[in-house]
Amino acid sequence: MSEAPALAVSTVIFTLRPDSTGCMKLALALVKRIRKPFQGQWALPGGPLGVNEDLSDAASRNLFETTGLQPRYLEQLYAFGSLDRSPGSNIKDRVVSIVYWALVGSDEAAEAIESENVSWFWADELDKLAFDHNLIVDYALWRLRNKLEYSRLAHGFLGERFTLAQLREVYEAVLGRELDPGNFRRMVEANGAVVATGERLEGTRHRPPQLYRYDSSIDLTDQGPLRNSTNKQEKKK
Amino acid sequence: MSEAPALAVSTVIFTLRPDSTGCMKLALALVKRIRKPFQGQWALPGGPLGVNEDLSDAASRNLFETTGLQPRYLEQLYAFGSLDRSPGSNIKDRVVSIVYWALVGSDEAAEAIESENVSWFWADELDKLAFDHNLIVDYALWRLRNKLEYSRLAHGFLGERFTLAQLREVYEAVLGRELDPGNFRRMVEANGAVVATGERLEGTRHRPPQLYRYDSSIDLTDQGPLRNSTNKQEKKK
DNA sequence: GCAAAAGTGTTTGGGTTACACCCATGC
DNA sequence: GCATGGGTGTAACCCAAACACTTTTGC
Repeated sequence: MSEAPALAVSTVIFTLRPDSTGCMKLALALVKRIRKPFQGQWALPGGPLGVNEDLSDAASRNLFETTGLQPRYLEQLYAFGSLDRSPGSNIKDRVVSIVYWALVGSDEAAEAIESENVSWFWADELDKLAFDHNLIVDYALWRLRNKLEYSRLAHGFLGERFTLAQLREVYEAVLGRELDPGNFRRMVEANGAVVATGERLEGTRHRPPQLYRYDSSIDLTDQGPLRNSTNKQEKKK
Repeated sequence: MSEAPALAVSTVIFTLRPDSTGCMKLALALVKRIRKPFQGQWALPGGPLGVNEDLSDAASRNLFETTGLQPRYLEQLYAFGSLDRSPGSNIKDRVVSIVYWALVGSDEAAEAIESENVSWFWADELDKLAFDHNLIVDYALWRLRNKLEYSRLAHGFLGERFTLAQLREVYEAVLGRELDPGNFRRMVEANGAVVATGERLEGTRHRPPQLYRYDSSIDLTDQGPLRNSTNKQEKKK
């Protein structure tokens, strides 16, 4: 009997970080490979699936092991399993990767583990990564940008309370273009997922903006019939 | 070292079939289980992944082994791997299933294999299936309905040439509601994926409708950066 | 007062929905 | 002619983009 391909779980970890000018930009966490195929190159964090472990738990776990953080949002991206994922490797070393993508709060990301072998990279200026990981990141980016427009994903980057300007900044960073503040406000108010707290953010050098929070009774995104069954996306700490 | 969970590939195979009144309805192919867990119950066709086989090839293969047909459209749905997929089974028998969904032409489906152990079922009146397969089918249905609206998926059910009424019938069967013929025509013409052949379908007992075909230069659906890389969805026979 | 961002109002145009109506064919 | 679906026209409506304008704070 021929041996089955090995199974691994990897995670694309997104966050927002301020660049040198203080402007928020989309970043993702990568680890440097210390072993043979693609040694020394950067790759997505990942590893084997535990025998007693759900797929999403494995993704969560390797997110934690890499950054020391918990995901604010976690969703399965795709299973990659083509034969040429690791050119030059023996067919016996074939790996099928089930990839998740995750959002991490930009406040928390600032305190994340960083080292010689774990680092954040700007999403729009990646070099060549190990394996087919460039393709995977491209796909994750595409999904993130698509979903942002018809869901409440932006919450994954923000704290409990935020101003509409901060929320807009998230949208602008992810979509890569500027948005009209007035229309953005109406768009957000119309969808109803955000509610005013009545509080204001003081200390700016202009009119103090109102603080909002998300309506927690609404899911971050519509996963259809999948919600609480196979993937538990809301993990209580 | 603990043993890794096994990997399987399954496929949700959709087609359209006329019901007793001649009206097209959405159907899917199931197989009867002949082995121990859930023996005698209906389940999605599937099986282990070959060592030298791409994921989509495995899905294609088990579609062919089940029905004798080739898919008109094939897309990865989701990887299901939660621990409680097979209640009562030993943890050592744990299986992670990478599920694909496929469309099969309704003309071809009429000639598909049917037997004691392989049969078509109406998508909207399924009994309890084996494992978590009801959830999987629900999710596949949700994806199909969602994608139909912003892509050219309906082509997967039709032959090379078709009338707009036939195309509309596909939409109505999948979406489960009636559509205005006039607006449907404009919607289809506006998106530009369909072109008139100039031919007409004669023999109806009313004004002969024009035959259309799809513009083959446009993909059936937008898969983002994934198109021709990990999943080869267009298989040459 | 001035700068800067918060927040509101208004116009416009594109696209969808509903529905009326004419057209071409078989019987 | 008449029934039937093919195919066209059109008015109403909704929604999103563009942009002008008012408000409220710090300095």
